[in-house]
Amino acid sequence: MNETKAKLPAAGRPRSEKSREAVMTAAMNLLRAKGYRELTMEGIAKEAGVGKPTLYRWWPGVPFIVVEALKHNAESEICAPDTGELARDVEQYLQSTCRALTEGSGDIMRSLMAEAQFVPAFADLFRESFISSRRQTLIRILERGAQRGELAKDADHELIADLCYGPIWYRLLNKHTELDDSFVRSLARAAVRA
Amino acid sequence: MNETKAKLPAAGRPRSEKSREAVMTAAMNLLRAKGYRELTMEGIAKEAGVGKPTLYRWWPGVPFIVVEALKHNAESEICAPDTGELARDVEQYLQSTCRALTEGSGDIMRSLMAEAQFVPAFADLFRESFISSRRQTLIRILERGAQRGELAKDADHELIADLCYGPIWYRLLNKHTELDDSFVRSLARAAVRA
Amino acid sequence: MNETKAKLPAAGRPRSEKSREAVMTAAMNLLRAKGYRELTMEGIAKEAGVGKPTLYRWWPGVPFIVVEALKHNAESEICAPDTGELARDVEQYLQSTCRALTEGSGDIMRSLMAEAQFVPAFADLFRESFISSRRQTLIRILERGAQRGELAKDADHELIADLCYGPIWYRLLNKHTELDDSFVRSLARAAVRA
Amino acid sequence: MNETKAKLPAAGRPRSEKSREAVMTAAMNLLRAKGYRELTMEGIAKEAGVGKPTLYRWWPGVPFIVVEALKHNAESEICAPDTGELARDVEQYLQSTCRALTEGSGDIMRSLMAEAQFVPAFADLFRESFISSRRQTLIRILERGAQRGELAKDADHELIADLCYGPIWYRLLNKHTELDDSFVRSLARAAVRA
DNA sequence: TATTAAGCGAGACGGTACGTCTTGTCTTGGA
DNA sequence: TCCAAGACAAGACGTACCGTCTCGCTTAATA
Repeated sequence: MNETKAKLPAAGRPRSEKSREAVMTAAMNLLRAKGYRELTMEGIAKEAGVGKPTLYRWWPGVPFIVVEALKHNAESEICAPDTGELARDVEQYLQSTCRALTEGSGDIMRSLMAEAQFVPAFADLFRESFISSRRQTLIRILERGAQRGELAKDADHELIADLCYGPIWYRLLNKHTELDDSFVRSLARAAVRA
Repeated sequence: MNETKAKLPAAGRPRSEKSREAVMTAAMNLLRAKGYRELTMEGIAKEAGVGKPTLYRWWPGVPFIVVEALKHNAESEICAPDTGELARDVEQYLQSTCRALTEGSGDIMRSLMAEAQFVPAFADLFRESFISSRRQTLIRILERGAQRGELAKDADHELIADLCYGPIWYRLLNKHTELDDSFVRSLARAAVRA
Repeated sequence: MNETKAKLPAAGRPRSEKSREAVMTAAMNLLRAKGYRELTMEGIAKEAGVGKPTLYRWWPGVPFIVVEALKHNAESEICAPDTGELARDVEQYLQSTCRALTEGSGDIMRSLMAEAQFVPAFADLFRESFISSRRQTLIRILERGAQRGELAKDADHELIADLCYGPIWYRLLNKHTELDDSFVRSLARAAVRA
Repeated sequence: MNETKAKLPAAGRPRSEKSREAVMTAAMNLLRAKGYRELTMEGIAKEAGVGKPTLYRWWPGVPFIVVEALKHNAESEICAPDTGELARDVEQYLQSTCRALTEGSGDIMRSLMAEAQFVPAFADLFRESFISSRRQTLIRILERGAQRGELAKDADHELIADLCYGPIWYRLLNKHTELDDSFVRSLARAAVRA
């Protein structure tokens, strides 16, 4: 009655964890050294000391590897604050999101968002991995605020989430203005007021 | 005192207008037939019956050709409404922007925005051609409203523009929700209130 | 004093006869269906429902399997005629050899001869399996004729064998002329006269 | 009415003679250094400092390059002797042929003959380049002898050519005996007598 | 009867070469 | 001087096999 056994006959040599790790490491190293645009399946394979077919066996392309590598490297999730005051919660959460983007992985995120426009299969993964989860967290913050009566009863939480993340991504992608603290503060205030 | 003439002694054969037109046409045809991702310098050259060096002489790459082709094909600019009421002006303007994106060139715009993330030189052209001009128009609408006293004196017009365009692009790129009329209405209201 | 027993303690599972048969069958099927060039260890393993290591355990490569499969499938050897007249014996024997090549396994033989040029270890097996044995048979025919006085005492049987088989293989490999009956007749006559 | 002009508009950049030479040289170097089996399109491209597409544009595969390289390198043709005596002419010609095979390009020839069995398109080139031309020369020798009455009037020159070259190739490919002088002498005598 | 060592299928692994594709530069001759 | 045509070096693409390896499961002779 072992379901795992039934589902996975585990025939054949098991996947090499060493190779997987080597690929993750190689991808991150190359990403830092050369940037996303220079990443190639061939380059990752060579850097990782891994055969190309092994790469293609487990990942359909470069961005899929990058997403997994990012998850693999992410020590901790950005956690949702809970100060008891909606505006402050939102501002703090957006603030930490923006800091992560400006100080760290902003360029990679821009590249992945761009790639998602070209590879529909990757668009799903990207949305699931980086967009939806953060929206969910923000929406949970909003719901907490709504329960406390800090938000109109008919407020559209989805819309508010778009009002928060939209301008951030818009600035990140267009680089017409910086993602500084005062911007985030205004943004959070405007979004909550809506 | 023709400066152009002074700089270019106009020696030799002048640029072939026929070739330029052929490239524009070929680019638009291929764009419609195969989509942005399939566009290549090679393909455009062949379709246009033009040599590759001619392409590279006049454009640095595919997206530059596409931008010029789009401008070349655009019959009319989206003009700023002036109803005398700020909220209505903003809503109408965003509405027509969104319609253009959903009904027509949305996919191309997504692709160009993506390309801009990879090619910095193109990012400038893209921002100049499609982002800044529309922001300017929107900001002019806002200024008219401010003069009429419909907006707080210390309102940050740049921020409001981001609040308008951010969520639109965010939805366009992520495709998590549609860009329908009711969304635009709520968006316009929220932005003006901010 | 069983040497085999001494060397191999015969511990463990004995070789699976079923697998061996499956490989032989698979090899012959693929050979007929796709031709020698398309034969791969991978393909044979899959067709036979056998693991690749099993293949490599018992055979060093594709041509070795093919030779064994051919032997396995060969119903009967071409037997040496004994009419009492040398010229007739030689002609009959060469005739049946050529028929076997033109009607049946000619293409496979060409392929194996070619493979033998690339894989020295296989060259030995090929010579032993298909070249030497037939030469021996022919030489035995010649010796019988010599004993009857139909051949000069100092005739070089090895040379005569080369004179017989050389042109046959030469035509088989180059395909510049057919291996028809009249050719074989002239060939046999010329060889015996030498 | 320039036919050449009509057929070849000579549009575009002409073929680079430098690249062609580099490929020929690289192929010969690798052939000498590693042997035919190790020759790859990739290796030749790298050694020659030439792009792979350039190779594929001009040659369908490795053996085609090798044939051209061999022709390119061949200083002088083996010329037909004309001593006035058929048997001596034949023996001398076969002798020089065998010397060329044993001392020089024997292994390459074996490999090319083998390759010809696998690649039909190459079989034609190989036959045309190395088999037919030498047969023609031999047959011309035979015809001269026939005119002098040294050969029966009904002698089949094609058959005699096969009797000469067949055993040589047979020994070359099977390596069961050496291609020494005495063998060639006996061979020439037997062939002429036939 | 229990042990145990080899054979087995499956299939992942590091490699290598394949033949194709696109890029951006170059080199022609004709306009 | 510009144009079309197209060859060029470079190098990534995704695939096919190679021969080796690591699994967990038979299987039959031996202890």
